[in-house]
Amino acid sequence: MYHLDIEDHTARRTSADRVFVALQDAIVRGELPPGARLGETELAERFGTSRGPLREALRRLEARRLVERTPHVGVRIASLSYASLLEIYLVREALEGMAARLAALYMTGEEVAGLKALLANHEQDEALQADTAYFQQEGNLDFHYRVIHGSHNTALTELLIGELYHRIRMYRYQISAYANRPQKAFGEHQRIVEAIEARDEDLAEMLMRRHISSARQNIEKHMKENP
Amino acid sequence: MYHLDIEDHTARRTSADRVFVALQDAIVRGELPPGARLGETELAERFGTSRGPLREALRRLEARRLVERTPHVGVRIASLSYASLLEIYLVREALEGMAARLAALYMTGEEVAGLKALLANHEQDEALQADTAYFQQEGNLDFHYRVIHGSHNTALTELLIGELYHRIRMYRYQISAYANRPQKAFGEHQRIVEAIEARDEDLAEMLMRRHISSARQNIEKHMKENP
DNA sequence: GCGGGTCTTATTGTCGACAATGTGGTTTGA
DNA sequence: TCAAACCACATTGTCGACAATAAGACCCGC
Repeated sequence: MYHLDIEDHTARRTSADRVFVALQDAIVRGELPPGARLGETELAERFGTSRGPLREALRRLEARRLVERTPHVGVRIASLSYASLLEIYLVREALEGMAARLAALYMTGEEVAGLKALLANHEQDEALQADTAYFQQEGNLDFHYRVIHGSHNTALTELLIGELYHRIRMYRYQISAYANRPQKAFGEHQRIVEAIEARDEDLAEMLMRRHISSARQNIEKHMKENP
Repeated sequence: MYHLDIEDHTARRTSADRVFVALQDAIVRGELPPGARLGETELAERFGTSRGPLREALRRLEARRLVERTPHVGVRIASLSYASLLEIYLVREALEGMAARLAALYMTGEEVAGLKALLANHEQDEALQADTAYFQQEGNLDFHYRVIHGSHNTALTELLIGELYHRIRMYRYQISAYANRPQKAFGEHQRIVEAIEARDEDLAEMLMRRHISSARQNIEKHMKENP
């Protein structure tokens, strides 16, 4: 699995940093469900630290909008509404379209090879496994992360991975944007890679925008069926 | 002046929140120059609080990438390299182009009227004042903020205003992206508003992208002249 | 029985002190 | 004279206790 975060895991981490990473992971993995209240004392005990570092970690999660805080009351896991999710997908369409364009322009041959290898791997898995939901979802993330990194634009990468994707991942089990169309999404991935390999930046951007737009429409359909 | 921040100033603010806003303002206004070291004890005394709330504020600033922290050493005001600034402008081009498109689609008549009034105001000021640098820059921000809000997309607004603009504003006095072309930029603003008023979303996006692209190229030119 | 008000209590906000770590200067040896 | 090791200092990281605030329970009056 490609590295799923941009945090620096090598440096001597402080207690607040450990708690931040652990809490973010717990939230994104769904272990702590949206709307759940987070007591400071309870969390401090759970992570084996005091309330000081814990509060610093909560402030950072608040800045990433993974938790919502009301003064003198406490923090809750942020709950993403359908409307907010669709907004994020619109932004994703613009940003990842740009990322695909830049990837077609600046990705190294090595990176392209890795991307192709990833898709080949997915093809194998898909042929083997009937229940592809989870792996497909993780593999889907891996694909997108590689394209984003391939843009070689740090600001863009930090915005997409550091801001938007954490929020989206919170809901991957609920929404499962690709659940209804795994093989379709896989085909789209292949065409995007072909465009990147051909250094066709216009096509790469267009295909990526369509790809994400399809996922968004899938969510909208899902939204109409389930209130 | 249109509100320049998305923070909630009405709620009963806690000490850490006050420090966060004050520090962010001091950084963005250039009072604390990039690269300057921030001693916790000194800052705590300056803002009349203890180190606890101050550290929470620093964590939030760290998440916004306004300060850089190295464990057991301290925090410094983030220094934006020219390369990073150009990256941000590329992202701005994509995001604000999208914002202009959405503004053309969803801005209310009232908002459009406010935007036109703002431009009329700028025209007056520009005719009166020879030294338009500061006001033009502030007015320029006001214009862009209005268009962004006009998109009625919260995720997009928070990304642009909450993440990118603070970093850009840190450097407005140094780079003065519009210094060499105030009247040109003003004309571009007018055409963008015209496109929005005509509900021509394609044109609005294109003009906004060109507008920001021009600013970026101006910075690049400035970069080549000044090492 | 129900609405309003009060009080208790649990939780958050804040503070000062102590421990741990990095930095810079000093000293000592080659 | 220079380099490396050592040491003292300042600064950050962490902790526990106290104060302030809001939520909920309880009581009283209607």
